[in-house]
Amino acid sequence: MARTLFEGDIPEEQIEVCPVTETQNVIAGKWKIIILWHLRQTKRFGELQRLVPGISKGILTNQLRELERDQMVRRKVYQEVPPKVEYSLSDAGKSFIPILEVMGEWGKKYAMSKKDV
Amino acid sequence: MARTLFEGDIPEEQIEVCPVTETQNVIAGKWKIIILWHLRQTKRFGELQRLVPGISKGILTNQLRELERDQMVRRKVYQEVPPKVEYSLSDAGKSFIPILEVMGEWGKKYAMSKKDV
DNA sequence: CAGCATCCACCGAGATACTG
DNA sequence: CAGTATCTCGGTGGATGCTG
Repeated sequence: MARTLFEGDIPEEQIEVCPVTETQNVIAGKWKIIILWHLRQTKRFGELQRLVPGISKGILTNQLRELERDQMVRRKVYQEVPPKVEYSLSDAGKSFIPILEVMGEWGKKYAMSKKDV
Repeated sequence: MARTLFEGDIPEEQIEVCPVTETQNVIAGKWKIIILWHLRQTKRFGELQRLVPGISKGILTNQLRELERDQMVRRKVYQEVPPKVEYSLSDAGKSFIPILEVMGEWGKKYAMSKKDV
């Protein structure tokens, strides 16, 4: 695949994925956005599962692992019994919050405009 | 800033989807973002297929239909032989461009920051 | 409590062939 | 030229059961 670029405005060398597409990829999972949103404040695994309605442990783990792999989320394990794990946003994750907000704003207007059509 | 849902403060009634998630849904298809990007200027079907490398006619049609259904894209058919169809952004589609740009900016920084890890 | 392993179901991308 | 109609295939999400 390659050449997922656009116009002529990107240096030949690093043609891999367009930055916009890459951004999209990072948040592409079904639950990632809502997870990131909740993680504006640090949360434990169980808290997250309660906050995200309808998600199973397996999937939550999965999505968190992917976010972790993409360095959006930090995972902190406390060596205790019973186990305790805290999730929080990394710097990259924090820097993404404004985008969530912009998307939210747009989504509201979008929903409104669709009503009166 | 406007509290985009979640927390516990959502009026029971209108619990549907968080606006951010809805935004995500609109652009969730594999090719939608790059298509929207190209449609900043009106394009014909064939042009789009050439601009988006590796997409098949069927998928392109599919993605365009979904964008059309979501009122992001307008489709204009010229009754001619041979057929001619033009695609362009709707108002909602145009209003989305800034988000693409923000996502692009973030994506660039993100890609950079991942390099030196 | 916070996972992991496994298996299943589904949807959407991809390919191909045909058409107005 | 710009589609439509099918079919296949793979990746994700989802449910369940076991574990340190």
